[in-house]
Amino acid sequence: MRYSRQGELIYRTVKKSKMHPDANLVYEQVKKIVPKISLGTVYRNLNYFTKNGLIRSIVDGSKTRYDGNLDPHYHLQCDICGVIKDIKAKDINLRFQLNDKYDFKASNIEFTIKGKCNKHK
Amino acid sequence: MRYSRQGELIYRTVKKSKMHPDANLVYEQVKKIVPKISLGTVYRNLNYFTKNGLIRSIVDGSKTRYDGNLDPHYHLQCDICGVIKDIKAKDINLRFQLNDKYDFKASNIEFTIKGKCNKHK
DNA sequence: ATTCATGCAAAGGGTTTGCAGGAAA
DNA sequence: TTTCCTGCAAACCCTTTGCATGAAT
Repeated sequence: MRYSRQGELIYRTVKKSKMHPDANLVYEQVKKIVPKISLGTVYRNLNYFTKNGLIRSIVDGSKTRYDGNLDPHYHLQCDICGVIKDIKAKDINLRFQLNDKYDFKASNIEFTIKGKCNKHK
Repeated sequence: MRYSRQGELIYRTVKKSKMHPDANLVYEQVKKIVPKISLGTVYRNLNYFTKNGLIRSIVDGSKTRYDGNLDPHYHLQCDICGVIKDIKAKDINLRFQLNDKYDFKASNIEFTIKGKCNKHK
């Protein structure tokens, strides 16, 4: 993909953020620097980066959120405030037997633990 | 919730189906019996059943699918055709340590393995 | 007779897309 | 100069909702 200032800013915003922003939040951030940027451009770039493995996407109800952290990790999501925290893959011990019994070739695991974060005890 | 023929048919359709139907598929099924049923009614009933734990809902990209199987299980989803298969919880060995390190009270785990089903080797 | 779920259609949220103009190569 | 990414707005898909009617109690 050809270079553009908008694309670079979108990419950097996701990479820097630790709050797993959705498209609109990225839009609001980049708009501070490029006021005329459009949501369409944000979506086009986020889709491109996701498809090419530069960032990850996370399903959050009816919308998509983005994660610049490519290290192996899973997510904790709070039912109350929706915040998403990373949990390191090495803190989870996953074992499963698939090949013979289920006849399915695994490529990607989506593992999210829902519950209450420390602000809602 | 008050009894209605539509509600009963919607519930039975989800319970009987093993293909994790979305709202529109349930709608098409029930329409064969009650041709004038509306999509709104299907959504209202599915939401009610889900909230009251009579069925489960599954996130599938931009839409919601429903699962009448309440036994503890997770899902395998094919990247190619989107089919969702159940995998029994006992075939997966999950261990994780959360409370001290992450300060998060888990209530629900969403675990889906994505990959290729046996039709797309 | 009262209550409340339905059918219908409009509206909603999030996302995608066609097009003309402007920036990158 | 050509390519293609952008801004804009319309369209899209899935889902929800307001309203009047009709079914359930």
